[in-house]
Amino acid sequence: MKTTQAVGALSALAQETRLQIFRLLVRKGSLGMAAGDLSEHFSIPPATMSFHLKELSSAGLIISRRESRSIIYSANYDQMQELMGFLLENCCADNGGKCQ
Amino acid sequence: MKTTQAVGALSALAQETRLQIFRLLVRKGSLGMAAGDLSEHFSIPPATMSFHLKELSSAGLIISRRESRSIIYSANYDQMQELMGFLLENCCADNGGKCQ
DNA sequence: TTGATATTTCGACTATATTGGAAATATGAA
DNA sequence: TTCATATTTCCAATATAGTCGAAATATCAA
Repeated sequence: MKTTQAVGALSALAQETRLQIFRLLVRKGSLGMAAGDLSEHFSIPPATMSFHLKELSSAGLIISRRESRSIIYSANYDQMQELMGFLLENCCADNGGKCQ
Repeated sequence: MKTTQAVGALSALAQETRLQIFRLLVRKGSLGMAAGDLSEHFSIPPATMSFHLKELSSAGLIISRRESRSIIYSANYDQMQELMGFLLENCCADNGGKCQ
């Protein structure tokens, strides 16, 4: 993972509504949730929800699949794991590996 | 950890310069690094660096200590761990714990 | 087809974040 | 003291992000 990609993922999560959407999708697992249901669940207009889903999606944090007329979004755990690994990379390397 | 606090931490990291500062401090461990050295290392004016350090600091991601005329910043691993735990909380709970 | 439903794109407005020079504050050394 | 060094605060300019109504697009059912 490169810095630019990590900044993208962190920016996507650094917003109240989007963080809540993401955490709900993390709960839902592979079941995911339709854009409209998310819109209703958070009482957010479809246009606004669409904007947020696009942000999370471009950051690679969620993926989407079509099911009839609905679009189902679900969390992308791989991207999440990569992000976390990136944040703690080389932890304490310049202090002989000692974190305390 | 509450959503507001998590958004604060994520916002602090969601910026190219600050992410690089944080990752460097993660490497440095408890040794940390002086504000002025960080400023020089990234070729960023002291005022700008101070702004970024304050952001990371208010988010609880870094801590500071004074050593003579310098202020030494270092990563706060506890806050980082908490943030990560928060992001993956209740993972797949609504899908019987199955992530696939 | 036509109409109903689900979602996205467009565009204009408002709000928030970033930058850095100049001045202020804090520490230590002569 | 007085001066040099280290950092922060102030402030104004610039840049980026978030909101959502209206219109456009996609799917399905009759």
